[in-house]
Amino acid sequence: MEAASGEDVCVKWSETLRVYHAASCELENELQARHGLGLSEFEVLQILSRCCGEGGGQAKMKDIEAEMYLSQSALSRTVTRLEKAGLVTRAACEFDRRANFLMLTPTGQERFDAAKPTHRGVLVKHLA
Amino acid sequence: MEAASGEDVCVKWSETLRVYHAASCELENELQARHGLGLSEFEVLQILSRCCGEGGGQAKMKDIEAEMYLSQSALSRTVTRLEKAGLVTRAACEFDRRANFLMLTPTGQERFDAAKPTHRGVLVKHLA
DNA sequence: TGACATCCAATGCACGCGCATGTAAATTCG
DNA sequence: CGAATTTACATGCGCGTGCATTGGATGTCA
Repeated sequence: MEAASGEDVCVKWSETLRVYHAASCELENELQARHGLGLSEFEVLQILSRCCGEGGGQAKMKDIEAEMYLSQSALSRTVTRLEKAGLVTRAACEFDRRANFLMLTPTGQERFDAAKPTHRGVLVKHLA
Repeated sequence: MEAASGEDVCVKWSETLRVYHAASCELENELQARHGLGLSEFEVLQILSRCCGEGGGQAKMKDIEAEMYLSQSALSRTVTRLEKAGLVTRAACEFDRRANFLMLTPTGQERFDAAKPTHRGVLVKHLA
């Protein structure tokens, strides 16, 4: 039965690879072409948007890192890109000046809302 | 039902992300630590090994490219690394001198056979 | 046959990533 | 309190990837 389960995992893995690559490549391309966003940039916006409803979405770097499959350094640079693009602002935390709060700017919220259908469309196409 | 299917794909996608990242990171780390192989390098050896049984596994670059989720340039460099490591040899094709044949060296076959259990073990761990 | 399109593989280049390290702030403990 | 440890984030660095281009070989067609 070990051998049988071994066969299963290979098939399962190649299926996972197929779906993952197809979807993530098209996500990357579509988001970049239509909205000028990389996939991990979109994902940061998504977390920020979900994390704190409408008001003024804000979250700590560490919390975002915990929700993403991205190293601390990669997240830091991704946020830098988003900040330069004016989609996000960093704000020092009053009570722990090591930590940063991230906030969506209005423009950031707009761009995210605009990109959301593109994102969902690609997922439906590849996972439905 | 569109909305419902939309919800489904999000869950499905985050599940795919979770499994893919966990497995591919551990594959990368384990193969590197135990056998000095990157994941895409292992995958090339795997295709070569499967592609032509024992005799002297050989396949065209294009055929390998078609079986992998890797660009032509990335494959070219991956093969260069394998060649430098002595695990693979390039041989010009007699009938079409644009094409290259790839062949596993004995050392390459050995290294692949040694790494195979590591690879399968990680997959079982994450997909069983 | 000669001009042009197509195909295969290699390479220049820019980019995003992870690892290791640096800096500053907070926490722990003698 | 003060030194050592830990935590949060930024940054230097090397690496693997994809895109665009190049060079060489093949195919096509008038």
